[in-house]
Amino acid sequence: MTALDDRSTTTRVRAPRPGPHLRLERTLLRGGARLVAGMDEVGRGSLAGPVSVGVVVVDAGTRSAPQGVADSKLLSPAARTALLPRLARWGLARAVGHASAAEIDELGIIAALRLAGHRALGAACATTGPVDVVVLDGSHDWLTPPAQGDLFALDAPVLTAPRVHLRVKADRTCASVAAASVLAKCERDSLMVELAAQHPHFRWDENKGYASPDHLAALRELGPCVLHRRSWRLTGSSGEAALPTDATAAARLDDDAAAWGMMST
DNA sequence: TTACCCTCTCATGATCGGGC
DNA sequence: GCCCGATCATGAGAGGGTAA
Repeated sequence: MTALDDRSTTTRVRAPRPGPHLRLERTLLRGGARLVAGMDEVGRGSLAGPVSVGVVVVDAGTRSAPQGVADSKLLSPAARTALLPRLARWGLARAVGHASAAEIDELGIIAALRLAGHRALGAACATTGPVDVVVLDGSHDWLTPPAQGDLFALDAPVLTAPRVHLRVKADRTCASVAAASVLAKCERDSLMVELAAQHPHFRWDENKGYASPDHLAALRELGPCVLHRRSWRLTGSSGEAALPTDATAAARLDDDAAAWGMMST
């Protein structure tokens, strides 16, 4: 078999993955910023549960990130959990903010991300004072409110808007963003496991609210519950008919939403 | 089209245990 | 001690979602 030959002739060496570092953060600090925050989102593509945003604040005195810190997608659940105690001592402050499925339906996913981001930033800045620059993953600034935005009539703690620095793949190159992604991922996964106890048929303890085959099958059979993002095409088909309107579930909406803690540090 | 989120599947390398 | 197969962990890519 050729595969055997391949194994003997090609010593497959994985390219060393350059880990995240503080170069960008230190460049921004040298440019006059006193505090820099790395921010990352998780749960955007989920069908149920909140969208969550993690933030980690660093300054010129912050040492390199704990060994093993990387984009949360590149770490196993066990590796992410193992990092938490060290991340809890790294940086000046850290927090995770959430926006509920009901808020995603009401505001849209980008505004909900903004809400969660400002909740996280508000919690972190309660310790450090206002940050000067936020490093965001990607090429789209979802944190800065639109000019006419009225979003913050909601309960997000409003701060002086920090300058936003965009960086594609920041969660793989910037230590503060990578750390924020790990914190947010762990926090949201833990939250979904707790919520799975209330709605066990959707198996959120395993799929975390994402479109796994089990989750989709339960959705088709039972319809969405109050923690699903009802404004989305939850079954993947075009038919809204696939989603029965459940008056009983709607009546539970307020209770469930009220039961949520939307911010943690 | 491109950016992000994720799960799932597949290919590959590392490790472990049984048989010789 | 060596070989081989089974199992596990990991990374890449495909494909589901939304927004600009």
